[in-house]
Amino acid sequence: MNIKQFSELTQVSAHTLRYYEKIGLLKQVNRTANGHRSFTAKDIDWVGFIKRLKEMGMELKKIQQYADLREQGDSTSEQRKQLLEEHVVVVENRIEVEARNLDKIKQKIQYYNKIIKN
Amino acid sequence: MNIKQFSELTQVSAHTLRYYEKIGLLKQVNRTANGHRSFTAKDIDWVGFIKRLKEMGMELKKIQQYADLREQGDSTSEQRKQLLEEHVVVVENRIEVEARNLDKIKQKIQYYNKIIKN
DNA sequence: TGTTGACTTAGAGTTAGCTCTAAGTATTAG
DNA sequence: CTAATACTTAGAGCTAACTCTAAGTCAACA
Repeated sequence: MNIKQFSELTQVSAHTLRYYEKIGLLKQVNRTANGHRSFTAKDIDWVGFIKRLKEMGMELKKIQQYADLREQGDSTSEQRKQLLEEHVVVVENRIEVEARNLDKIKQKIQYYNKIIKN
Repeated sequence: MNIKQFSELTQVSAHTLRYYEKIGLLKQVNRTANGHRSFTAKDIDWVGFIKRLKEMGMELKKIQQYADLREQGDSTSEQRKQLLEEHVVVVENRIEVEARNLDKIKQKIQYYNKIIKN
């Protein structure tokens, strides 16, 4: 499958796919005789996986670490789990901050309700 | 008060203060005879206000809109309130996304717990 | 007098994650 | 045969919100 088809299938632009390869997120992508990238079913899974981690708000650098661990095989399961557990803390902290922000804005809105009434 | 003192007081770097002035967040900053900025007590309140909005996760562009409205006086209270209410929606959506992310990661951790045990 | 230090400006650099451009090659359709 | 299209690469550009640099002015101190 060429980059255009793969791009449509994964909903990731060809530009971004090349970028992911450049920064080492996509490794050992097959090439045809003329040097064009040739993607496989495995690559679909892999990009799907990257997308899921991204959706979780994980940075590409962290995803790369994860990718490296995964490449090393089953022996790194524990490390990958730890990486995810670190990310839980990140997301939990973010939620806390957002909740506080929400409170603050609502207080400010209350203030406006008061001064607008009077 | 010169920029250094003001910077220390507000905990905003001199660089950033100049930047805020450039993008129109800080308006009509007084100058001394030699062209140096001279900040007042009002400016302290104003920067405090900007910081609070920033802490709420509001973008500088939105804060600028808010600033413009505030400059126009009390007649814009309703519009400012609306601006904040829009931001409530933004923050609520963010919290929802983060909560879903948290769920997803925890599921993935559960998966690792299973495969590591066996 | 000279040097230290604070200030000024315009504009470049940084980070993340793309997004796009330019210049070139190769394949395919009419 | 030629025009359109898809691909390749290196590298520039984008956005947000700074952050820093260079080059210069000016006042105070030893």
